[in-house]
Formats: sequence, structure tokens, C-alpha cells
Amino acid sequence: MAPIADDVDLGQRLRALRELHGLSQRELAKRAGVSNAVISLIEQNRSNPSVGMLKKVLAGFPLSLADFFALDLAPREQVFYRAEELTEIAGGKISYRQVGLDLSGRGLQILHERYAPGADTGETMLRHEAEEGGVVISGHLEVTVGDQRRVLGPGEAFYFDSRLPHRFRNPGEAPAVVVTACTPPSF
Amino acid sequence: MAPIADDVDLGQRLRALRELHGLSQRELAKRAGVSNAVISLIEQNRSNPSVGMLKKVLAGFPLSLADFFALDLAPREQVFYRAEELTEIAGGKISYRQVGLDLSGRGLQILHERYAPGADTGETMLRHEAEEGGVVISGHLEVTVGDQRRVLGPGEAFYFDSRLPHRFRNPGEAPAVVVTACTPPSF
DNA sequence: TTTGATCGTTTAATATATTTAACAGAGTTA
DNA sequence: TAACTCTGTTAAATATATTAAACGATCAAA
Repeated sequence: MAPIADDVDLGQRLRALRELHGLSQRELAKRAGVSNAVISLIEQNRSNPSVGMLKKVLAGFPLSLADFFALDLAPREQVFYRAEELTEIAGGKISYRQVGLDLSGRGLQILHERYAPGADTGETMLRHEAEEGGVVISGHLEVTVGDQRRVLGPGEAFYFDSRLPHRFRNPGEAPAVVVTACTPPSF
Repeated sequence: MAPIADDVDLGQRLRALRELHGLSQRELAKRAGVSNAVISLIEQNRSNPSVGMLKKVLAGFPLSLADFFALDLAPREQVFYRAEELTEIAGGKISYRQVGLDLSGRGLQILHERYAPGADTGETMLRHEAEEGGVVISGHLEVTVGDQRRVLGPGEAFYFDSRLPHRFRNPGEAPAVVVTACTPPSF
């Protein structure tokens, strides 16, 4: 598995990072405790910095060597979502409104869920290697995990291994609202 | 939050790796197209190799710089949490209430956050290999990611790569409440 | 013992990274 | 205009990484 990082040139990487932080070469140099020239030369790829030097420079952010080389200067994705932009993936008595449309490549699935009174997921199957949790915002939600069961109210929360059989139900008269997260995305 | 990788000394790392591959210094040097002395000196930490040199050396395995620095030389019961059981990990103008106390071994960190009017995280640094997102429950939250900024209201959401510099601020008069998730846990 | 082939380490020569200090351009203030 | 302050870049001096070649130790086979 040959990561992309191998072909990346240091200069471009460092410059992009520095500008992202809104720092001048001199400012970064001062934070890092190195001369400003070294920043300039590295960014132009006119110098092949030692690992120790690069580490010192990155400390100005701060950023570890590991993270630096792992960084992919990715094309920008959508960061903000209006309420209407959350994608509804269920509908009906249970509403799953997902943050983001395409989860491929993501490590996290976040849902804004709404259970109508009496709504029930039914006994759901074991799922992948995954973990999930959530916080109840309003209303009441009955959560069953394995042989444990509990009704949670506003401010209460849960967390479990998704491989355990689990089930959600709204036992109350009012809608139940929950924000949940799951890693990795499992729908 | 200095990642562990920063403190690891190159020499030990390289030597361990070389021996793991069953290569002699000379053998590795030949594969990498460098002199054998450089391997010896690096392993003794008597030389601070340039990034380019290290890359050449690692090519003898082969192994990428990213993987080299990312190398890590290194059961949960409670499911339900009452609101008071969420562990407060910050306090003050910004309240982070975490689902679960000990996150070791977990893949997911879920927080119930509350920002007092005017509360601000300040410019936070790049973080580990991580992703995070959240949904605003009430109030307004200004989210800055890289050079993008936006004020989000109830029902709105965000999602981004945590390695980008980011910042949260409550620009309003009322408290802002958010539920966020992060994978893997980064505090 | 010898010879040969490894091993890791070291030394001196050389290439190059890094610093110090200057340069040139743009924006501001007077 | 001048004088100041910020950019990023560059030249020469110096520190250091890297090489080529030698050194000493170990093991195996004659």
C-alpha cells in the first residue's frame, strides 16, 4: 500500500499548510525557533530539510510528523449543512436525517433522528464491526441493547457496540428527538 | 497534544524496522541505494537525516514516510447514561459533556456541548487523523474550518476533517447547544 | 592457525543544509 | 516625496549530513 504521500513535494505541502494557518514565513519561523530562510527554501524545494528541522518547523503549528505526511490536501468538501440539506434516509414514523449525502470515505455517520409517538425500529439485526451512541434531545426513547433496556429522557445518552442486537422505540406521547453517531457508517 | 510519534527517536524506529525485515545495514543500504554508513549513523542517532534521505532509505523496505511516522510501536459495559453521568471534560464558558468516562478502546467520542454567549474555542490546532461533525440543537454557533466560516442555527449541521484548523464560537445572546461526534476520540 | 565473508562502526573528505544578514517589492503613514 | 513595516527571496559563512574507504569483531570452512 503505497500512500500518495510519497510523491508529494514538501514545499507545496508546507506552504499550503502555512497559508491555511494564516502565518507568514517569518511568523512561523519565530514560533518554530528557526530562521525564516529555511521556510522559504523548503517551500521552494531548494532545500532538503533534515527530519529534525522539519519537526521543529511543524512544531510551530503545531503538527506531528506523522500527521504531516498523512495529510492529503484534499479537495474541499461540503462542511456546512442547512437543516433542509440533511438527507432524509428513512421517512415515515421514524425520520433519519443524515449529515452529508455521500458517506463513502467518511469515518463517521451523524444522524438527527425523530421518532413519532409509538415508533419502533423493531428488532434490528447484528451489524458490522461498528460502535454507536447518541444523546436524547427531547421526548423519551426506549433503548434496548442485548438484554438491557431503558427509557432515556432529554440529556440522557447511550453508547454500545453495534454488533449487539438493539432496538429503539418511542414509548411516549410526544415525538422523541435524538442525535446519534456511528462509526464506521453502517447504512 | 503532541502525538506520540514525535518523541520516538528515528534510530530506534529504523533499527527495529530493519531487524523486523531481517535485513543487515548493508543489505538495506544496497536496496535503498545509499551508503551503509548512513544507516549505522541514523540508527545511533548520530545523524539527523534529511527527509529525502530517509525517504530513500525507507524505499528499501519499501515503506512510505507517512507509514513510517504513523507506525505504532504500541470491553466496555455501561450502555446507558443519565444526564448527570455525562462526564464534564471542560467546564466554564464551554461545557463538554462526554458520553462515557474512559474512551480507551473506543472508536467514537460523543459530546453534548453547551457554549455560553460569546464563548470561543480560540483557534484550535490541527488534530490527529480524525473526522468530526455535529448538529446544532439550539442557539447559534459560528463554525470556522480552514478559510470557511458560517453561523449555524438549530437543525443545521457540519462535518469536516479534524486535521483542518477549526474553531467554534457562540456569536449570539443565548446559549448554544450542540451534539458532536468525533472518530477516533481525540481528547 | 589461515582465508574469506559477513557484521556494525568509525574517520576524513565532500556535499549540502542552515544561519545570518542583506536585498527588493508592496502597503502605510506622515 | 520619504520613512517605516511588512512580505518573500537570496548570498556568503558556517554547521552538519553523507560518502567512500578503512577498521575491528564474529563466524564458517579449509
